[in-house]
Amino acid sequence: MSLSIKDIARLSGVSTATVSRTLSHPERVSETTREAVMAVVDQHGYRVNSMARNLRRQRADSVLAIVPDLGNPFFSAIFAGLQETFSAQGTDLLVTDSRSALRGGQSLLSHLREARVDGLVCLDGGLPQAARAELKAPDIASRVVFACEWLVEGGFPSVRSDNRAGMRLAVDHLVELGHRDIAYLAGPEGNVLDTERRAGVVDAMAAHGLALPAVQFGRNDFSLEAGRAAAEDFISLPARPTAVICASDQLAVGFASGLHARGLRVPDDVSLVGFDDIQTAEFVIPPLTTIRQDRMRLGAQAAGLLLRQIAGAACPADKVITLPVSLQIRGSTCPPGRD
Amino acid sequence: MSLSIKDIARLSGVSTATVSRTLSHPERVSETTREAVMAVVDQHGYRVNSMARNLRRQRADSVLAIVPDLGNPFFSAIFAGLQETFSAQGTDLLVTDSRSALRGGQSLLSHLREARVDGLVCLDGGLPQAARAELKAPDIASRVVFACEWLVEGGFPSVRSDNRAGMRLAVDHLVELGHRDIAYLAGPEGNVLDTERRAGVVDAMAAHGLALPAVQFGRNDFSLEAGRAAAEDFISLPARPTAVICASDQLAVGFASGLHARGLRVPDDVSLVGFDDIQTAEFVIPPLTTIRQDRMRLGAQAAGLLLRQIAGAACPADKVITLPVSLQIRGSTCPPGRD
DNA sequence: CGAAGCTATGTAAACGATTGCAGTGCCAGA
DNA sequence: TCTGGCACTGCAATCGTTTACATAGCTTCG
Repeated sequence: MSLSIKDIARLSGVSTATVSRTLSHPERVSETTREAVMAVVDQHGYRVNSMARNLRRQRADSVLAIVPDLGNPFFSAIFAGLQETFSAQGTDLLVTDSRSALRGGQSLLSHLREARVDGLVCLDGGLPQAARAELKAPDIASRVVFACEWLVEGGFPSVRSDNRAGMRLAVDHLVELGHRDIAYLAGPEGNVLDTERRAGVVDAMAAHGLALPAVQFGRNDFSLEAGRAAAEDFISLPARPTAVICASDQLAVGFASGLHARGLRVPDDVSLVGFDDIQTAEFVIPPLTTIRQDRMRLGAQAAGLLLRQIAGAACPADKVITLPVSLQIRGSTCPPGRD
Repeated sequence: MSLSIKDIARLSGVSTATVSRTLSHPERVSETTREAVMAVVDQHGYRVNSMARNLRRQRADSVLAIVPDLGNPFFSAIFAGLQETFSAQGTDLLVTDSRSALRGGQSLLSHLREARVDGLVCLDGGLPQAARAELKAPDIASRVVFACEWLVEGGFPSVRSDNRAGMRLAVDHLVELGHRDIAYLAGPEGNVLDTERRAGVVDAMAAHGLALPAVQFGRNDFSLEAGRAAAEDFISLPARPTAVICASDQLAVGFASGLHARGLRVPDDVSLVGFDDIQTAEFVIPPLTTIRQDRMRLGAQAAGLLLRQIAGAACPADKVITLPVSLQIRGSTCPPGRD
């Protein structure tokens, strides 16, 4: 089949050790040997067999990213960030989602234990209890970082956006426009992002002497469908808030779609603020005012952190890198009571 | 560190061969031995080292997917389909994008040659010439399938949607509504999908005795931005078509956004048809009439095809699996001249 | 009873690299 | 001339499995 290091050694009249050194530590062989070996290597397009190398070196040069749902386009930007950093360091990126990873009672860690990957970047803060426990095994925990989401109970380094600060920006913006009656369209109950963002809204409102309306929306997931469904609830409200802050852009877009279907206009009847700044936010009608989080950068940072961990850099188990967010003012917000 | 098969062998008083057999071919060992070994295995949480196994077995149990741009959310559904099928077969999915894969003149095939992966599913029909040539090497070509896009010159099995039929549906729909003056908002020049879809539009129009307007739009990429930019061109057209068929949903959404910004209404002033049926299509305002392609299924089929290839099933190099598409009529199309 | 066949296990050779250690040749300095 | 040091290179063990082949014991049957 394809040539091995032995073939190259034979063809260039040296030992396999020398071939190996030529490829991995060129400075340790003489120039003439190096040139001779490289000539043979190039001529035959030889590439080291990474399985053999990795077995010997005891590492995999690849990491696994776990997301709640691979089909969710939200994660693609994060993947891009991860991939960029990893590939620059010669590390491969495997992906899976929690569902398939846990299918059939399979361990989340099979990849780690089987030495298929050197580390894990987890984008799912909602892992079942059993999976969490596994991750905390001492020889495992040091090779895991969380990104975007995280475990409430902590225990792992993580990279996340400044969710609270984001919501403060959102509230300040709406209050500045004159809104007083602001609702929060929630994400899935118990989700760390939802918890954090909700707290951010509540705090910021309180700072203005305001409170959230008692009624709850959402509580399903971050999806477009959930947003649309929430619009139904909203419409049947007796006293409708003049503005809604959504836990995600997808929710916001779905919500706007639901409102539109029932004849309510954004922003004239309801001002809307999203969170994430997904690509479409700028292109929906009206363009969505939202809190921008830099998902690529988030991925890149998480990748960097994990690589350092793997390389052995001692990293406090609860190190948190918080990335700044910013307010993108677009067309979905305006002063209240324009009608 | 972690236990090896030798430890398990020692602890359960058998040879490594027996342990290996217990794990890989349980039917080949006696029940008593099997139970004894499994007890030790379970007790210590032993897992076979996949690097060693793969080295010995000469396969990687993983495949690489290459997309033009990992950050493009369009591909997430395809990943989900790929992953689902692969993981059910115990195969891992690595992802990368053409940019990083080709960075620094690196070979597209390094993964294949280095025995890191068993196969390649390529979602990029626009690979540079050098990369294409590499893929065609005899020992490589049999481990590659294309999905979604493909190489114009052929040479690889591929899975794709029925792009022509889709466009026929779109044209028929518009013509039925009464449109005669229909434009095509093109994707990137030379892209196989664009070529195919455009041909589909032209053919279908011809079948109705119609022709595309001479002027060209788009010719940039499939993105939201390109769609918005195209709206500018459209607006300055002397005789504006009453309907536009877009090469992708992203183009359509961007186009609608651009039209809206200039005061043109969809569908009242212009009817719009997209292609793909991305998730947001249903939620933009107005909801986008579009041609639905089942991206998850596309991924799943591609995965299945590749697995069969790897397993050695002889597959004609130009086998094409074409998936049906369907018309989703929503709010962005209506009879012309409503104004 | 002996040969043949079968089952269950062990022995040891791969798989394709990396790397500690030892050896070789050469040069400089005493 | 001898010795120590240096720059290269080779030998061989090792990483953790799988599996062809050999062996041993037990049935079965003529």
